[in-house]
Amino acid sequence: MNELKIYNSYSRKKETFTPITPGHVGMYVCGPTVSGESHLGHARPYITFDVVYRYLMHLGYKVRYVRNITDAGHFEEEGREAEDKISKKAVLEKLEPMELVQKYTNLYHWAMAQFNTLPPTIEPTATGHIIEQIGMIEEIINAGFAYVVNGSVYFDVKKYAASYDYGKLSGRVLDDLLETTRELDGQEEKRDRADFALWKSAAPEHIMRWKSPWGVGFPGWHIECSAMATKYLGKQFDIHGGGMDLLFPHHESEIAQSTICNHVAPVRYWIHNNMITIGGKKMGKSYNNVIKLTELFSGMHPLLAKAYHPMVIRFFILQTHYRSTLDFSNEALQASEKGLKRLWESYENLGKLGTGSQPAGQASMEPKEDEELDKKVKTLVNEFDEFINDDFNTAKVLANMFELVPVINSMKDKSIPVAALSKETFVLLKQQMKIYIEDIFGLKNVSEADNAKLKGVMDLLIDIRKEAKSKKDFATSDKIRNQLQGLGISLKDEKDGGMNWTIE
RNA sequence: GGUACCGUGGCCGAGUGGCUAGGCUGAGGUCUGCAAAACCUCCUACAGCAGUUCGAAUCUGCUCGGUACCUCCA
Repeated sequence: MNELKIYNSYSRKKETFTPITPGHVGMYVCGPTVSGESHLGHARPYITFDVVYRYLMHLGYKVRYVRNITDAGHFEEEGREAEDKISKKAVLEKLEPMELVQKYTNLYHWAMAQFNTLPPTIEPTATGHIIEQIGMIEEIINAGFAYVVNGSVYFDVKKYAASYDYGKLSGRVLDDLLETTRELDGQEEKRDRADFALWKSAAPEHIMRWKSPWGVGFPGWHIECSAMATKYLGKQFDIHGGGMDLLFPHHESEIAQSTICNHVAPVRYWIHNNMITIGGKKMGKSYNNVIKLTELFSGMHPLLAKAYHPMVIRFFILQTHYRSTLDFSNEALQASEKGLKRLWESYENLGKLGTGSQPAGQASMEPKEDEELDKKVKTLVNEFDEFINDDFNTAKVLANMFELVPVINSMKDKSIPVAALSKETFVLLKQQMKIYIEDIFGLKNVSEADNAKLKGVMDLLIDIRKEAKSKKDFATSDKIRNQLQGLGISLKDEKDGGMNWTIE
């Protein structure tokens, strides 16, 4: 049996996955900051970890998947007058912070549903866990690894590094961090520049504020994940995921905080997805090159040649290994669009094929099995498991599927008899294609053709066209096809005289 | 400046000592009343230089180019 291997950012190696509690998996993924609209870059981790989640469930694990909503906001720049991102924008838009947060949370949930990602089992909010965060900070202070200055609390990195390996996850050297030449306001509050905030005292104009033992303020950025992961997954859990850009300082700090509170390293397997780039540059707010998801789905953006269906985006992301950068371009997306269409149509063709047995009257035809083809198909299908077990290599699984497409389409066209495959292989093919395409990859049909009335009308038009064709009345048959094409419906003749249609 | 990573055919992207991804595009063909689709065939690449090896896109060194993180970031 193949076992699942995961590239662990912490050890920088592929490791065999073994859960802490047999049969169960605890997984935490850093969720969005809902102070603005999600963009294409955000789609990557959520789709990547959706596949991880789906695959773990497919393997039979009971998975607790925790993905937070960061709604407490963070200061724009550490040390500067607490300029909470959310409160700042709330003033501009004349909205209640809670209203703003709700708006973007709803939009995010909507986009996730478009992508057909499964909801996490727990989706905790930072504002809903202020008490847990304060509790954790108190523990860190009591343990002697944090200090209070003017109502703010900072984590003492140098002290931590004396006994623990700070920087291991991100490959950082503490001495380098201490020497960073960057000047930051309010830096003088910290003992060392590598220290990070656990709690920040809030300036009077700051809207989001909570009482704490150190005065009115708000939590530091890293503590929410530590607090919520500990609460719902325990002191040590299996998988923590997020974008590579969170490696430092976010995840590094998370490890430090949790280790002090829980006396154990929090995470067994750290998984980090790479970035989506555009023209080779990371897509991100700071680069001003983001394409929002609503823009992507509607095509309303100067960089977009057209609108792209959420499933096309999902497929596009799955065609690359999650640890490689993925470069956005209209060309690349359109290539994915066509590829997905081809794969999906072939998959539907497969669904319509009967089992390998021959029709009764043709027994004399002696259906002969093509051993070579049978073996090829069996190998290609069996490799699905092998490839996904190799650090979730969805790109290779898809490549194999595309090698199966001509075989399936030929069976449909009857240029290869279905009986060329052994019944066993045919059943395996059908079953695994379904499991991988729908259950694990979470792909769905792009066209919205599931409408009984439309289907009835189409059947009628097809009937008329067939009649016209049989009378060689091509003017009528072409008229039907051309006018449908004008409406975005393509009608295709099939070899056996049947007709097939798809909505563009 | 520090630390990583990357450079694959027209484009996107797997792979990582010998076999050869895959998608899109392009060319030719089969099929078809015509289309479209489908099917078949072709286009054989790994930044450059040097080295290790029987053999390197894959290992080592250097050069060039690019990116990310070090600050909010998925």
